[in-house]
Amino acid sequence: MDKWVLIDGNSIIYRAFFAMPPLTNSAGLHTNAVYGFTTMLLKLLEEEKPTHMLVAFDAGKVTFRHEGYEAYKGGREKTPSELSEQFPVLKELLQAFSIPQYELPGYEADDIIGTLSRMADEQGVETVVVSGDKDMLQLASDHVTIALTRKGVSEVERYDPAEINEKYGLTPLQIIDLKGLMGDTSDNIPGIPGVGEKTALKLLHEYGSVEGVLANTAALKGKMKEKVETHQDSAVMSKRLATIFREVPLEKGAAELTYGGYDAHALADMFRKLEFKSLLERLELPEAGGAAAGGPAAAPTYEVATAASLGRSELTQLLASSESVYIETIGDNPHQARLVGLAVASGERVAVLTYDDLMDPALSAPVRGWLEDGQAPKRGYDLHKAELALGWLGISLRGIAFDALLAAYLLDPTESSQTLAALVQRHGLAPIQTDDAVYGKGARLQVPEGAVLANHLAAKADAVRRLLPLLSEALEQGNMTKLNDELELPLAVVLAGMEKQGIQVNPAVLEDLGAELEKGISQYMSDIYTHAGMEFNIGSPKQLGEVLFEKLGLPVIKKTKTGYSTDAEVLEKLEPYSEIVKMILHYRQLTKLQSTYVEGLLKEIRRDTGKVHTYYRQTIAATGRLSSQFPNLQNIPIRLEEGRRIRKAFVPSEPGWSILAADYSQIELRVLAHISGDEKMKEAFIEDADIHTKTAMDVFGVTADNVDANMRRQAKAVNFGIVYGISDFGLSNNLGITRKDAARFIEQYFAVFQGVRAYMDNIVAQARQDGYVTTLLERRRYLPEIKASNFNLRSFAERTAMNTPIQGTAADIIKLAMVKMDAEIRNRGLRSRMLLQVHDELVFEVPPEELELMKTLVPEVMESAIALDVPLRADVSYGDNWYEAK
DNA sequence: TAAGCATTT
DNA sequence: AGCTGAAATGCTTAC
Repeated sequence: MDKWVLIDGNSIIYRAFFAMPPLTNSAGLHTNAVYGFTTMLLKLLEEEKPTHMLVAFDAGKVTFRHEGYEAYKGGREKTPSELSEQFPVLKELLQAFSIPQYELPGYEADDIIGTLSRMADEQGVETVVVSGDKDMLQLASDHVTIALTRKGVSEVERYDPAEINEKYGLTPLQIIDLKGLMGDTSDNIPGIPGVGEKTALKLLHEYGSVEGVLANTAALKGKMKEKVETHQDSAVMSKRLATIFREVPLEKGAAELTYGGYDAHALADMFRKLEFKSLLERLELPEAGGAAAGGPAAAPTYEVATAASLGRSELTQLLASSESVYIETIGDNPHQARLVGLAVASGERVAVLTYDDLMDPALSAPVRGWLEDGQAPKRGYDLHKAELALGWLGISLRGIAFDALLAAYLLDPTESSQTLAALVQRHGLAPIQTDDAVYGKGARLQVPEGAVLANHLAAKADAVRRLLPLLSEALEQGNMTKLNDELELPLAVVLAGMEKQGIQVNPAVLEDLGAELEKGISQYMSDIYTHAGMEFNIGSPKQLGEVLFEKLGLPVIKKTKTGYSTDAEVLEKLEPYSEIVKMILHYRQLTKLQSTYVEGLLKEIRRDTGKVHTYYRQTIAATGRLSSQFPNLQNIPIRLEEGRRIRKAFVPSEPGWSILAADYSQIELRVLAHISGDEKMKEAFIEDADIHTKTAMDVFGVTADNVDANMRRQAKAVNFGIVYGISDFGLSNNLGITRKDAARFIEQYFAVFQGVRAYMDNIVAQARQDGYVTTLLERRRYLPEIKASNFNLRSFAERTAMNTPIQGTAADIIKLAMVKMDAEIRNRGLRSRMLLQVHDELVFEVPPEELELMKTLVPEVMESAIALDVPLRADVSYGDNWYEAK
């Protein structure tokens, strides 16, 4: 059976260019678009196994569409040179792939593809059209599916006529009418001004086509009628422009599209020239061939020795000269993880010890001694987790000197996979097996024994060893060596200490609260059933939606992808319509407390310690914040009194001690004042004024006495919005005012805080130029989508550019404070313990004789963690439990 | 496993 | 015309 794959070359290379971060080879040639294109091709070849292929390109500037409409594709920004220089490279690459390419003067790529897909239709050949352009949907048929690129380039979404109907309620041919009505700014196709996708769809569902709409203008009303009538001609012309021409006089027939696979050597040469190292490894070269400069990474060679096979003195020697260690645990929660074994690499030799070996004193004595020796440096992967797993077995891990996971996180905190196998691939090293492949997952998880396990652990220790110089060099290149060595690495050790310590939880408090909640929940449940006139599962958004919007007929405010939205925002708007709404909100509140905080927390209390031991993850949040799991102690309720009572269960672990909490006051706005240098905002903090009141005074132009609660509330919302990368839409939503008023409000704000405006403009420009933003301590976040043509993607990246330096610098600062506070406690020989971090707050347990000291020491350390142009302020409080420390 | 909802800073 | 405030985790339901 034949299978054709037709690729819209121009569309895909554009998509690839904007989707990929900037990339050049050492000759300075930009390669990102070609790279993206290549990954897409490889994936397509593998998935589709085409018998025929073609990449079509636009030829020249003028096409038949310009006849009669010269402005077609006018007003486009010139193709950036970084992209245009990649066109010839792409064509060369396609040759190396042996994929036919074609262009024809006077026609665009989509006309060529349209013509071929018509031929495919006539011959009944299964065909896939690959493009980033929605217009192509008009070509879909029983035989032809359209694969549109999504996010990035290598991911595509496939459409056949049924799926187009499902998504738009249109036939493929009606896609042309859709564009005729709504136009397309990128091609300068006007459509009917004021008619967007929503309106166009409505009209088409009603009248079927552009002609149908025009024949029925009489049935339209008001503004819409006016618009349609005045722009009739435009709609007709737009439809003509949007129609793909399917009768191009091609000089190529199907026979010339035959695809017989590529010559791996030719392709490898091309990849070497472009320096696509990871792709080079994916190529299966028939024989290794010239391992010339830049050739594929050779399989590493190392010797694997077991503890038993090595003599004690040999093992001791290997440890002394060790370059890397890999400590394997299985399980997500490191406090309960199973230690599988470890491997230590020195040069080409790797020693492996399984769990059983480690538990055998005769075999493991040298290794235990080495692990606990603070003078013996450990360079490994996720040593924070290893330290915890070992800790629960009574083995301490000291001398942590480098962590590949932490380094990888700093190099790109948004990377979705930071597994060792992924890192190895990312850095162009010979691949190692994934954990899933070796251990299986879920129900099929099974740790192998003997040589299979030993080889896997050895491969990982060797992989870490090979990664180390690459990661160190990359950190150096990114100015992050200091951040790594002096902040993140020491912090990992501090965190492990806090986690091992844990925080005491009084189960009786939770159980009492749980019993009380139970009563409330059953009461609300029966009231809700009565009101609804039926019993149903209130916890099911689907069933709840049916009851509220179908049975009770409440107005639908918002829809989700799958049905009616019933979130709190929606329910609050529905309150006036039925008493049931308030009950549901209460019910939700109580069940949340019950399941997540009462039952959830009780389950996490360890029998042996009576404590919960959270796990702070240092490599998750894109901004540099920590995250907390098992349980998450960074979202314990505080806003509402009912929930806040959960905090009464968090108590000191020793009688007579206190819980002491200190939190930074307005740290993010202080950071903003510093990095923007805004004089007005700096002044407010230097005077230690109430920032929201001060903002209200300046924005509304009134004196302090005349700032009422509402003005302050609005100012507060704007301050929050500023930190998050404000938009008038977001603010209007938040304050319940019109978008216009919100926009005016923001305008006034920026008129006062001109330095803030300048910062926001500059940081976005900088992100666009560099491709990334940084925090005060040089933490980095890449924002490739800042150049996206998709408005939503781009806007999101812009807000991220504004927010990340602020949120990330605040994260840097509290991390600094934690490392310093830990040192203070140790150096002063204090018994007080640091237990928790909640983004801008640190929580300690403190013996009575240290209370007075800690009340001043903690805020002092926090406030002096770093010197900014504005003072930092930390407020401290304490009590018999976390609730009282307010 | 994903979606929807709720919780925090 | 777009339809959007930043960063997280956990529970329940539905597929």
